[in-house]
Amino acid sequence: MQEYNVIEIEKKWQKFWEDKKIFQATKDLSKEKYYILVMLPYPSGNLHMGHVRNYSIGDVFARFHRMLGKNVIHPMGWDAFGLPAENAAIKHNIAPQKWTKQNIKRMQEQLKMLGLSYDWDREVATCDSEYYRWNQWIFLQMYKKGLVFRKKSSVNWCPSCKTVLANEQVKEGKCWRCDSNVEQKELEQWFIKITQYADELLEGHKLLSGWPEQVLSMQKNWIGKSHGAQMKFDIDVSDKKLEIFTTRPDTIFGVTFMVVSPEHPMLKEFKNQIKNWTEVEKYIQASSLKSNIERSSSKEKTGVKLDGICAVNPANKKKVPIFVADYVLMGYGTGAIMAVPAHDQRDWDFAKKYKVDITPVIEGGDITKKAYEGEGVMINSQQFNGISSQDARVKMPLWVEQQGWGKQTTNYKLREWLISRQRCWGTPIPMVHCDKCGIVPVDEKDLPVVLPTNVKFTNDGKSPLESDDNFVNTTCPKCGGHARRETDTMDTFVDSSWYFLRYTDAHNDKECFNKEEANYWMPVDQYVGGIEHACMHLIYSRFWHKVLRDMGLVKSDEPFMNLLTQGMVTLGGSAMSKSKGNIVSPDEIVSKYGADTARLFILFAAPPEKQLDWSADGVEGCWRFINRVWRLQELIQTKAVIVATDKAKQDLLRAMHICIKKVTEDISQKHQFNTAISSVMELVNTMYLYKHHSNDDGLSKQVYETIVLLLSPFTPHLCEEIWNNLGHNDCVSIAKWPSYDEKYIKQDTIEIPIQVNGKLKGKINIDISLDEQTVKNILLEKLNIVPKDKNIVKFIYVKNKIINVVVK
RNA sequence: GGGUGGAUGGCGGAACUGGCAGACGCACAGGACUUAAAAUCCUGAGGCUCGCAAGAGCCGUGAGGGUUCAAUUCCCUCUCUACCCACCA
Repeated sequence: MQEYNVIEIEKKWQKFWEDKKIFQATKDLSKEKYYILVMLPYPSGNLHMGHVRNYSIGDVFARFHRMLGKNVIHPMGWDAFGLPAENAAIKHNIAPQKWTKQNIKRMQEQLKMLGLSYDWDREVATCDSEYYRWNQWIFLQMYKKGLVFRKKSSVNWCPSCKTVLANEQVKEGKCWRCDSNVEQKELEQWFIKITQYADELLEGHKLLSGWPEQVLSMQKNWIGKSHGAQMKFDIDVSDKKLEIFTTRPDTIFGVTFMVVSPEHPMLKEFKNQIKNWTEVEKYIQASSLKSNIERSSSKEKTGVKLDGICAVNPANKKKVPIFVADYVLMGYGTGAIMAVPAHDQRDWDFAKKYKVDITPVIEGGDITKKAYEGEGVMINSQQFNGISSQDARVKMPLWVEQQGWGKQTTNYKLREWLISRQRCWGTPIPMVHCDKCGIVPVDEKDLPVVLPTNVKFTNDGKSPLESDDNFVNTTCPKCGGHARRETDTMDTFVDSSWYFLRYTDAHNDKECFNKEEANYWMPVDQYVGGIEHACMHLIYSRFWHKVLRDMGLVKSDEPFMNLLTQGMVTLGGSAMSKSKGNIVSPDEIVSKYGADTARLFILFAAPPEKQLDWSADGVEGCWRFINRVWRLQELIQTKAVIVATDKAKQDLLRAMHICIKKVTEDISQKHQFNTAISSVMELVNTMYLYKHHSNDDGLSKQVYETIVLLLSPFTPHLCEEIWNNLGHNDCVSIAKWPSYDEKYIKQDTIEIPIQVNGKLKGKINIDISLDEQTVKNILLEKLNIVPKDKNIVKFIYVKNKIINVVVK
């Protein structure tokens, strides 16, 4: 028989699928819909193994559910805005748009080589004005709803290039291009009020039972809801108060000092009262030069005591010193804390270093060694002495509130979403700055605000958008006078926050998507992507979806019902990367073994959510398996020598039904493709051992067809070819998934292991039809136990069946 | 520092709800085919001890303890490791 000509055959079926539009999805209310979504790639120009893994997993879901008869939507697109295009533009003097488009073209070819069952008609590129105009439109709706605001926020600034740098352009505190020291600069920027949805984002987790625990807890941590109190402390030299946030208002009597962050506005306000201002200013200066990472990575706490100014603890009227220290962050709470060194380790460390008193208010632990963060009886707390700390946690905040010193509050770690980027390759923010009217939104009918495609990059580092007069100069929508366009563009996380909705109606030029289409396909049934998006993308898009829901555009509360986070692909245990030079290129593997082998290996070598180490030998093994399946065609046609016995036929049929059951459950419930594949391998092995049998009424052909069907989500090209060779006119990609029947799986005899004190001593085969007493007697007889010893024998039942005999 | 996972042969990894540990694949060894090799097909295999042999015995899922007739699985303590967040008041 003919060798398996992988290159030719794979090309042939890819063309067939494309020509016949096999994977095109159209709304069809008569069918159950299934939305499988994979995270859209950034078009870097080269597909890597991580992509191949992500999309192979997605394709298994797509093909499997399609064969179950569902109406499957499996779209693909491009997260096409972003920094690398700008970098390429500077480095190679090529327009970002051109660079991006050619990368998309190249990666499209690579994806098509893999035989992934996408509906390419729904392809979306976020850098298309037909896409990003709806970013702008949704932004304007949010603006109308008061979800958008402006605030000063700091950016990395290179004083010599006169440009804003992204975090990744800052190398060890220096500009990546000119090596000058990077400074922090305050700019007015655009924010979206994501914290308005913080509670709902937490609550929504209840609907996400199909998400990994790990991701939910990471998000929970990221949103970081904590209960506590906001309290105002008097300042001795002024009427002004210092407001702090604490999660432990119950420890208020233990406050021995206060700490404010270096950015806290009170410092400048009290400049004249602070006697050691020079020293304080120096400290503020020093910490502004530190990057956030630097600031947070040093274990050693530093700070400066403010001379000539004290805070007053409202509870006991004691004066306590105030420090400025960079372990307190301006971005969290109020940027100031009450320090209780006896019961907080960080405060304790600081108090020891700067020799501040440590007053315990909860009994227990040894506070000379470290802070006591446990529970106990209250002490040094006036009227609260003697009650338990748990009790105090309820009573004292109420008391604080009654006294008017503060109020109970909820605080989140989640920051408002800063969407301004001082970059030229992103969605223009549709706002204008009018000399007369101030900030005015662009009229909806004037959307999209189109990004100029012929921007010039100059060496002075100025944003190419800012220096494009045609873009910047415009008229005010309100007064018609001269106005300047906003030159900030949107964070690319905006683009990826709703692309899955655009897929449902990708070419709509009247609205962002048609409501009916979106509501038919949404929510996404299965989302597949990397764990690195657990917090950013997966929170932003949940938030965005909820906003659109509140605008009446979608019905579902949550966009993604099930989430699978795939593990990394490594080589020799470390991540593949250009700098390490340990990249295995998908192109190479595909041209040597074909897409099916690459896919099979990636799905077989490890469960999807675990790390996968690339192995050339493992790939070779998968290639061998594919050929082994191919050669079965010959085996089932060969004139056999032995007439199949009933027993042999029955065993084979049973093996087939077991395999169908296992593969079906592994794909649909456990998402464990490695074991699904290994059970097909077992069935193939069984077929090889069965090969000499004949006259089996077409059983071997039936089993072979089943193998081909079961394997088709993993190795679709191979399966199409064999399916065709076996005389089918339809295509296997839309053939019916095989079903199994328990009656063939049941066995006539059951093997009962015998244990003595929990250790295996032997096994006995017993006819399943025998009644319980007979089974017991047989077991006793085999064990050589006379009836009077019966009390030392115990029968263990599982589901009313004896599965084990225990002899003491 | 916090959070969340993980640790099973030479390797990747199986094992339902506690019920025969090591499926499947790789690497390895032997056999068949071949002048020979490759490919292919078949067979073997956790470790140790005993036995010419069929086989028998003991040990074994990171370490130590516990619950149980029975623990990779449940509980406690510890070690190592990966990922995410990192001074979150």
